[in-house]
Amino acid sequence: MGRPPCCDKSNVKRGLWTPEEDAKILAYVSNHGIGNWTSVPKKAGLNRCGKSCRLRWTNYLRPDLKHERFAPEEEELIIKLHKAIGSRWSLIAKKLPGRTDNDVKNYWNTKLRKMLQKMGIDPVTHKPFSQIFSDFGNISGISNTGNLNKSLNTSLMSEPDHQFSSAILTTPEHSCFKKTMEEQVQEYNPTVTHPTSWDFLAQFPVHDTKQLPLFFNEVSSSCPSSTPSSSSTSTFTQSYSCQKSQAPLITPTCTFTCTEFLLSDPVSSTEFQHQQEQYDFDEMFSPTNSSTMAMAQNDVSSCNITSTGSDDDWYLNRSVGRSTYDHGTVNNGLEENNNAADHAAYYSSSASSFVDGILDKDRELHSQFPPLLDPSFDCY
DNA sequence: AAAATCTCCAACCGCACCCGT
DNA sequence: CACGGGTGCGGTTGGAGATTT
Repeated sequence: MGRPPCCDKSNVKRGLWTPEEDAKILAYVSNHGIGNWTSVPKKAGLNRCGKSCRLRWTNYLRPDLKHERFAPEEEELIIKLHKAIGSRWSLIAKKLPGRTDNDVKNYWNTKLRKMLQKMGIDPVTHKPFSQIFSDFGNISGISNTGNLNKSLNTSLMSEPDHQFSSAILTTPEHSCFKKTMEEQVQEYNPTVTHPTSWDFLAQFPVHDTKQLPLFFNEVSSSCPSSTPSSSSTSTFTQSYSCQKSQAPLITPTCTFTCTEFLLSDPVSSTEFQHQQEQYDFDEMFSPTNSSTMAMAQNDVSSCNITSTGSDDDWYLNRSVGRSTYDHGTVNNGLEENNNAADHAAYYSSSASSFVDGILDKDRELHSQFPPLLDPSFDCY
């Protein structure tokens, strides 16, 4: 089933490239240029998959690539762009001359994401953890937060990494970095004490089990390498999935992340206030982007959460189709509600605020990233 | 000094899109 | 329109080197 492999994996060399192999690629490209990578290994005398050759060239051998450390300005730009468009590494890389999407992705995963977490910023939503805690408390009815595990203090309450660009720290929009996470949480929700890690959330009583999987989906996406946590004490077992094939008749047409849906109040009229963080740039700035329905996506929404819990163990599994993460739909939050009429009324009532939100975000991004709005900006 | 652990990043994987046939 | 090959993309892995115990 599915697509056959591009080459016989058992007969091609894999792993690190040798200088000799690099030289062959360079020689081939200098003589023939780029094109039809499938035939490159044979023509260049390499026992490699064509795809591997292309990757080696685009990520490492291209003469226009930088190989030095990221500059503070680059760090700042990555963070800003990630905040605006999410993990569209190729798009972000296009704004960083000499950097590849792989470079940017690796730098984000190994450095910037951790920096933000240490500073109390959720790297997915770019919101202070405190705000998320507060919002989560609001929607789940969390009141008993006194049992937060102090042992978790180390993960997020540690000293800020002072290698982090001072330019970023002094950017007004990141001024929240100057506060510890504890301060932030106290500010947003005085009832919360010693918030330290996402893990601690698993200790909370679950008042609305329909919302829990969505929350953990986003947590999982914040921490891609989520592994069983021995410090958690969750006591739930729940499986959640939402796929296009299972979607209700009402096709959701707004695009925002699961977190943003979750963090909003699903029954109020303000649910779209936080949803515009991760729109597609191309859609965001398309001529039709002001139309609510222009946000409609055909992408498969396929989130799969599996939480198995004992007193000392939980794990999360997230399986998301390529575009799904960026186009998370409200299906995610309403999967178990099969009342199509409710859905229709729900979306109808929120349409105006949704449009307003889009327009507001549009203006915000216009002022924040004018260069990206230039016609020459190549989204795809 | 050795072992264990961590960090970083090159490379791989699989899926989706594009485009020619 | 359907199909298939080539390419782009984002998520994940493996292992070398660095750091800590």
